[in-house]
Amino acid sequence: MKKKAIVNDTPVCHVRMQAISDTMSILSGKWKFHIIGTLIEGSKLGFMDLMREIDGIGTKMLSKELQDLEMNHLISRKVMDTKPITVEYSITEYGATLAPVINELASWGIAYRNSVYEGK
Amino acid sequence: MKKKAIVNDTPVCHVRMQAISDTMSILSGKWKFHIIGTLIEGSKLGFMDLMREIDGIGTKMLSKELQDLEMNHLISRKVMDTKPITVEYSITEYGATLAPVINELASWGIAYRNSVYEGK
DNA sequence: GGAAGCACTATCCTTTAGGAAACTACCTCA
DNA sequence: TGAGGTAGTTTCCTAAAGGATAGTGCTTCC
Repeated sequence: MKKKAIVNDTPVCHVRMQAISDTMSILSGKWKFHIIGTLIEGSKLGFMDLMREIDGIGTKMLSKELQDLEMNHLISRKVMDTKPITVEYSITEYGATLAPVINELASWGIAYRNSVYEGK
Repeated sequence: MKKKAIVNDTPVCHVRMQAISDTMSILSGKWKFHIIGTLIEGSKLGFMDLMREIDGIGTKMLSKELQDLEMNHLISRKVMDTKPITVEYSITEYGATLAPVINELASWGIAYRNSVYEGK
């Protein structure tokens, strides 16, 4: 007789696992947390502002990741009718609900770094 | 005169961003959250138990990810001297500190799914 | 009138992640 | 004695991620 899964075989647990996968797929890649974190800190930023804020990112990646985030309604893009067109990126109300997630990730990372220094 | 970054240019903010990168690099890949989540739920599991719990993972990935997690002291591996050797994987005290992070990710994912159903 | 800033897109290229399948090695039970 | 369970490793392969570079089109400043 074959053994079965025992731990994750409950509906609740499966839903939780699925939810984590959902979150991680929406926030996948090297840059999305940086972009969202930056937009939560400084509310309205242009493309070049973001380039300056996010160390190491290139135009291709920034452009692609912004599109992804906009499609998922986490950020909004507003073209201003200024002399040379400028664009304002900002976090949406919905995107702002990621703040607790980001805070947990950040404080865990800080604690991790400290524990490594202490020689854990 | 060149413009400078204004938002992320504070030490605090830089530390936070770095911390997020640290966390995400330790938990990178498709499977680490699943493994940790499973080990938090069901404390002591063997290799084959984990295979059954984590839907879709293969031996190569499981083996590699377990090694990564052990190196970072998030899980522990104990070889039992049973008749055919068995191995007990469990979460460490330190790994258990990830519970709040995982909870945030899960509950955000659940909320996201609900908001999509409601047609946000 | 050329440099420089805005906001991108497109192309090329390399690296990495991760899946499939086969294989090792040891033990037990029917 | 061979089927099935334990715990992996190794090899091969493909698809995706992401970096570098160049180019577009517009405007304003010096």
